[in-house]
Amino acid sequence: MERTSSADGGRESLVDKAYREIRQRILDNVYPAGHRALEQEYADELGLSRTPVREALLKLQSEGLVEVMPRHGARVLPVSPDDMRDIYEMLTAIEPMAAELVARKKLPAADLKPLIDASRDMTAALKHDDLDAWASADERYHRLLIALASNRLLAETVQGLWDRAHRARMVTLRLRPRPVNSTREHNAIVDAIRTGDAKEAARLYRHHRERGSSELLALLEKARISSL
Amino acid sequence: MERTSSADGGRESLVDKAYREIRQRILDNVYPAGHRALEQEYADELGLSRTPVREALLKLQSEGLVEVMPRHGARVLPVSPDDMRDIYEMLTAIEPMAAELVARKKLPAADLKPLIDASRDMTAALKHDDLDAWASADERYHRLLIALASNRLLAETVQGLWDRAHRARMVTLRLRPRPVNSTREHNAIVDAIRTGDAKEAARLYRHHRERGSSELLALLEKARISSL
DNA sequence: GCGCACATTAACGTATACATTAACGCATCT
DNA sequence: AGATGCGTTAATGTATACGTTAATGTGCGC
Repeated sequence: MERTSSADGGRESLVDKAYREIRQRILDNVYPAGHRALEQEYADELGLSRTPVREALLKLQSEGLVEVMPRHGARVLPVSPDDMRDIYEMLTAIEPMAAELVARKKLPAADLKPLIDASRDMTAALKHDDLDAWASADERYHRLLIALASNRLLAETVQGLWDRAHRARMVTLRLRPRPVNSTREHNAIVDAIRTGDAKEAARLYRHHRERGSSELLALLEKARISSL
Repeated sequence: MERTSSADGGRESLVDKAYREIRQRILDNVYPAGHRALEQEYADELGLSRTPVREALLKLQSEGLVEVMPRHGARVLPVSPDDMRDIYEMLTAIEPMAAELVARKKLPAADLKPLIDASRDMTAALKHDDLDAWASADERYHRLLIALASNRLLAETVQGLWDRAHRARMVTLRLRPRPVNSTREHNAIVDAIRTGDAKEAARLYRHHRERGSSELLALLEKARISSL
């Protein structure tokens, strides 16, 4: 048991380290779908003992990113189109509710500023054909909106769903036509929130999700992608 | 390490045993809200070592039933009215979506039979003033409906939410007027599903949840219940 | 009496040891 | 060849050992 070495005040347990590290590698496709390794192998790669690695893997399993298969190691879960459908059904249910809750709060304009900024960044990214920046701003927009709903449970659930879908989004990002509609829809949602029209905000968000969902699923099908 | 003793074929790990046992004690209020104990104390009570108990507690924490507070043991999380609001906001978003998905599937009547049976059982339980039986049939109705949506993610999420709200429901069950509307609403939902009217099924379910939610929250407030 | 430096303790986080048992290879049998 | 049984191996599940450190108590200066 060693200190993380140098000067740090950030108390991070080795479990946290293992969790953060493995999760990141999964999201970045360093450990691609289907990647399999034994507890000891992950431990060796991270320079830890099995104990914290095991706890991290269990947590990742509870979040749906890996599956621990006794005696066969822990496997990065592939995400099939069916899985994506399930995930988007959940997001289609939850995110509009978040928009609705935010709209009901009649927040001062200043609180909505970051949302508007994120939208602007998306537009700018599109202009420069920078899809990564676009995706990043898109993610920020949604995360900000979710946070404004003041429901930690909801925020955590949505974040977990986004994590699961992350790799698929990254792939389809470059297979699809430039996402010009998304930005406009985002702005419309902010407008509905600003005017406190909760039902409209929910309706627009739902429409946004349903369109995004069907486009994504159609792409996966067309590209004959059976799992990611 | 000992075999669970006598003859069993049921492969249950000690982690599973600890998880199942502690969860049940929380739901049954054997470990009431705020109950606190050290890892070693739970281990002693269950006759296990710290390792499986610790893993079980982490799982329960990820489900929102306990909080592990380093050096202060693991505490059964009280559920405040605010928490209940969060939980019901989630259920209000997700369950109507489930009803909608089921309705779209135009299932044969036989598949809806268990739902109708559960409704009938609720009515019967009310006649006999058996609130426990009513609650149990109610829970069965909702679980059946959720299962029919064929979305494992959704089913698991809802189940987790029900778990968190379980104790509060048990308490308010006896503080509130007899739930005569619920049964009628359940039947209406089944009717909408049967006729394949997805939007109507969602609308009715949402209304059902919103009414239940506001009744529950009002009760908690009136009874000055700050946590359960 | 009150507050702070320091010693003590005990709970946890992590590492390691160990028993169990599924998976695998190999020899045998059909 | 293919199936079956058996011994071996290795990955896990669990227990235990151990270092760290937050919490608590103690004594001293005021």
